Amino acid sequence: MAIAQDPRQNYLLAALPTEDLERVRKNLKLVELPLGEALYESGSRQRAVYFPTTAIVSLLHTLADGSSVEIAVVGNEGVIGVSLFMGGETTPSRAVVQSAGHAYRWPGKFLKEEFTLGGPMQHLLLRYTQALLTQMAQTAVCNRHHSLDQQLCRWLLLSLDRLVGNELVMTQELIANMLGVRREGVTEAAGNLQSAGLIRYSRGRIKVLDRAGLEARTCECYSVVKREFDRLLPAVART
Amino acid sequence: MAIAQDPRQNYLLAALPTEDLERVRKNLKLVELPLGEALYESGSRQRAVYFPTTAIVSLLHTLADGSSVEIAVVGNEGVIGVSLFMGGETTPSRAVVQSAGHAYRWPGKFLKEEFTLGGPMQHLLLRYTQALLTQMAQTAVCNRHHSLDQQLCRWLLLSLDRLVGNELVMTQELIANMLGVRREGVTEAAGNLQSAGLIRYSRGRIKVLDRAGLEARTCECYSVVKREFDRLLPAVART
DNA sequence: CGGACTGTGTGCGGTATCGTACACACATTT
DNA sequence: AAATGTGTGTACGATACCGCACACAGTCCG
Repeated sequence: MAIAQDPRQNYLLAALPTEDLERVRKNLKLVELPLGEALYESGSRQRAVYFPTTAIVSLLHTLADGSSVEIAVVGNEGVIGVSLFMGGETTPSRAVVQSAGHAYRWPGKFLKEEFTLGGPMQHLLLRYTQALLTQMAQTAVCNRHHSLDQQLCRWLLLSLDRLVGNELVMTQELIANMLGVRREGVTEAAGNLQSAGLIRYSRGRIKVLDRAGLEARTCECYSVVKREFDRLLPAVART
Repeated sequence: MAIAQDPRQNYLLAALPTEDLERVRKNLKLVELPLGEALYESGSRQRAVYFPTTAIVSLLHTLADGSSVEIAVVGNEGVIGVSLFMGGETTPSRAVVQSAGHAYRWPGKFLKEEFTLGGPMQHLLLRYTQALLTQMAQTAVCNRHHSLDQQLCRWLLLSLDRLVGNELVMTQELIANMLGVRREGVTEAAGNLQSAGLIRYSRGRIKVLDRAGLEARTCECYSVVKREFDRLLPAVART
């Protein structure tokens, strides 16, 4: 399982000109992100950003009563910890590993140095942040207007885009937390998708059988977000 | 009604050191924003940013079927058009004037010049953008978990914070569009607030009678957003 | 003064999701 | 093989909101 790791597995890092990447990579450290680990908690001071390669991380907004919603998902197309370069240092969100894997950790000190140079890295980070804005906005709309079935499709597709393979390890309970709905609701929605032959489900493993079917069933929110990511972060050599 | 206008009525501009403001203000132009005007449409190229002084602008995300939701509201604490300095040039959102008033228009060319200097203006714009991120995230959570009554309270308070006086000109129909619910739903929620003696309603005018009462009735989302704005954009001389 | 329009109130059945409770299936440990 | 725990399926009434239809009341205008 020891796959060779390279910073270029992350699209943002891969999009850097070689000389910039060489300068940056000296301070990158490969770390393993186990399922459920919190990269930062609400309000806590962040000390580094993370560029995922194989891990997927959810940004969650939690309420006082404990209920929560995922507001965005970050994989190897992005970076976790935008508040470090935006200047706020903290956010009211949490970042939780949704799918175990690896990421490159970059201490805030180096990030800020590089950011103030105003070069390609600054440019990429800001464009990524705008893509994140879009994802969050679309999530807000989706929460309001679309059925649980559709939202589940969207969520599966967003996760799938950030994974290798077509299987995700994820209980219905966890999905319910992400979507901010009851676990039973997810059971029903997932049952619908399974009856339709789009996925197969078994104790915390979801295998996607018909990706096109999911795309047909989901709301426009998925494609809006995807299109905006492609527009803002284009044409890096996506291996 | 011709009140003297000064860029410093906008908090971001007011927070600039004098020399920076002097440089910037040369290219600012005071414009009037009538109710309902769109500062930019979804996907259209933005040519300038706007610093409101007395106007309030809603950022709306619209779906293919025409239904929409407000994802953030911008008044004299902020700026409209963050995608210009974030690098994307466009966004899938629309910006619509929710309450008529004035704003300072700053052409994108000058904005970008100033931004690349990396000085106080860059710093302020980025911190404001982070505050915007928080507002959007909290909106997403609120859409999911809170009752229409609570959301209406939140919305009234957010608007109130950006206005002088305690009266807002706004039909229930428009509020419904902002919140992404039916007009009748707003009628009912507003009726509840009126029975409770918190507001008085009449044909497009809402007078807030008991602000503390609204704060007691709203969800935590209002205070989370407000606190984050105060933290990120502190200590400018708020007249 | 009458008409048209806009904004608001109200009532109805329909439905998606909630909250709660509980049964069952699979997996891992003893 | 039994025991325990975790993940999933199912059923129930409750409820918040929807979609629709329509009545009515201010306001503007000829």
